[in-house]
Amino acid sequence: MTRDVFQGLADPTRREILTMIAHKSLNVNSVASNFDVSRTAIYKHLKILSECGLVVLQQQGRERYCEARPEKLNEVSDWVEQYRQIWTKRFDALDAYLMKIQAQKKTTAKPKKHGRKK
Amino acid sequence: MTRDVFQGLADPTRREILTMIAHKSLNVNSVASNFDVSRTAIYKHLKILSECGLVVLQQQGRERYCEARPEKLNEVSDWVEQYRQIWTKRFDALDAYLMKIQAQKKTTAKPKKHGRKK
DNA sequence: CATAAATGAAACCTTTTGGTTGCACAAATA
DNA sequence: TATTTGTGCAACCAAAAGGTTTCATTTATG
Repeated sequence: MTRDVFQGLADPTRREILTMIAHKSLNVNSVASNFDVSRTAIYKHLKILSECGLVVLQQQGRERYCEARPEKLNEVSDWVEQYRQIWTKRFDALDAYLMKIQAQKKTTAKPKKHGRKK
Repeated sequence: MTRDVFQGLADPTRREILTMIAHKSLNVNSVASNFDVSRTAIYKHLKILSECGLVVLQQQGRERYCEARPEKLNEVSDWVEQYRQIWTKRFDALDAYLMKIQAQKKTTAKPKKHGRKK
């Protein structure tokens, strides 16, 4: 199953897990021991994180090491960045509009009160 | 009620709404008309978005305009950025370790096969 | 070998999500 | 004034999320 990276980040426990294993890959039990919910609950979070590509689980003997995949976060920062561009363009358009108005004010004869442009 | 901005972004419909109103503020009905779910469903999404500060709803006559608040996205990019720093430092530490090993190799006498240091 | 450790997964439960329909109400309009 | 329009909100519902306990399985280890 594949899953949305935004959804993966939605849960605070999952974000904490990511921070934790960013420092150093840990096996499932080690990750779980840092939280006060059950190992199974943490395992489910890890599964979700791996389903959205933020984590890979590497078998090593009887343990499985959880390794962070921060490249996946690019999808998030890309979205935010693209969003900012839309937002910025919006103001560029407004600026352009205001400039145009300014230009018109200068080149147009000052109309009388109640005057009407052709 | 206040809400987590990551949770606000978790739903794809909500991200679409944000993109939509980034271009131009729209009233609730206009937003809803762009989706094929009910107006009430969109209203709920808008409520969630406003609860996490990504949107403000401005009353104007009988309409309510939905205005994007992209500053709130800083919380997201900040988190991602901070995360990348942790990740990067991790490799810096590894680099430092490898450099140290390299240095030791150079200064230590080449041991015999099966030889033991110290 | 017997046992402990690490994990995956099933079964189950409660709360949250995302959706619906229906109704009330204020603002605009014919 | 009567009616339409835009909206908020309650009640309800199904599915997903997040958690638990329990059990099976594989790998290390005394």
